[in-house]
Amino acid sequence: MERKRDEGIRKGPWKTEEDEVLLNHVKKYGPRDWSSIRSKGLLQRTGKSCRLRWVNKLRPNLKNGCKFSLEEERVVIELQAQFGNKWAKIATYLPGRTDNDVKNFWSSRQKRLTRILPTSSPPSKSQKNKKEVQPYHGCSQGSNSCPAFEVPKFSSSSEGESSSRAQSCSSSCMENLEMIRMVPLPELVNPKLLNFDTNIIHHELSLAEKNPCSESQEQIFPFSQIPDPQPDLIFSPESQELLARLEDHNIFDMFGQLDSSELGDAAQVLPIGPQLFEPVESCPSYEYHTGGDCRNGVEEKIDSTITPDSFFDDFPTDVFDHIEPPPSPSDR
DNA sequence: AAATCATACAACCGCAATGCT
DNA sequence: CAGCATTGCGGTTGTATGATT
Repeated sequence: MERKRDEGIRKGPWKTEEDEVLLNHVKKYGPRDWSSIRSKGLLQRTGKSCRLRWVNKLRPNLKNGCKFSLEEERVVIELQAQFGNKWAKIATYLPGRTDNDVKNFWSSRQKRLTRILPTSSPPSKSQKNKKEVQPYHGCSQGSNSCPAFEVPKFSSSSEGESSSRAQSCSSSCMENLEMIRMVPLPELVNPKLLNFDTNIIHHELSLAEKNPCSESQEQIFPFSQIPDPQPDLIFSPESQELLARLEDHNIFDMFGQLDSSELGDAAQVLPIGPQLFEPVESCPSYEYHTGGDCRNGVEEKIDSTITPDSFFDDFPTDVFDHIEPPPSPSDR
């Protein structure tokens, strides 16, 4: 009946009573000695489980239930490019976010991107091999320079009237890209903001009880130092990702048999890059949630989800003179 | 209205790093 | 210094919920 200790370990969702016990423990002893919680018979959870619960749910000032804001998404994308899958490290730059949050955000984002760009290799698996290798070329290494990526400059007036809208989009997109790249994030955010000294646990615990995410995002989030792009000009994170993929030679896998090396110079000559990416508001867009609901309760959802068809729609038609099209794009 | 699908989130597991005796 | 315990991290899985068909 009472087989505790070894086999009576409780798993699964936490009850509020358990949370209270755990909180009491932390109030008394600080966030440590997790295994003693079980050895004292307070909870039938492993120390590991207790620690995880504290870190991910009970710790003060967590933004539980808040979607990632645009700024946060931007930070994650940039830092992931810089650090790889070092979620804990990335999380230190995002007050109120845990490594688990960042990890979950990233993986769901990767799934979304995989659906948008089905031909690209599954990121989650490939990440393993790529670890610590720059996930995309360009800005990752030292955000101040982008030596590997020559930004094609366009005169937005004459490149082809068939996609004038895309043209205007692309130029502003490129500006935004540059803005994004100019921001040296790691220097702008203090990683120690998430350092929960046990001395302040008591204070924070009391604060946390009246500290839902909606109230505190602006206060906690230290990105006021980051030059904030105009909201209507900002790149969606997906755009950035897509653009990042363009910088990667793998992107050309999209074009079927065409080898990326074959494309070589053409990749710079042909204006395919920027035209794929458009400001959120003014261009046809793929599904995108701003996650801005924490800030202002507004969640954008642009209903036209990108499809391979629409994806190619904004290409200048002469692009396809050089490219053998995928088997049957229209089927998809 | 029901079934299916996609997404977000919570939690577990294994391994590595670190600290303690 | 070795061995053990604890803590931390990243990958993965399970589940609840919402959206779509």
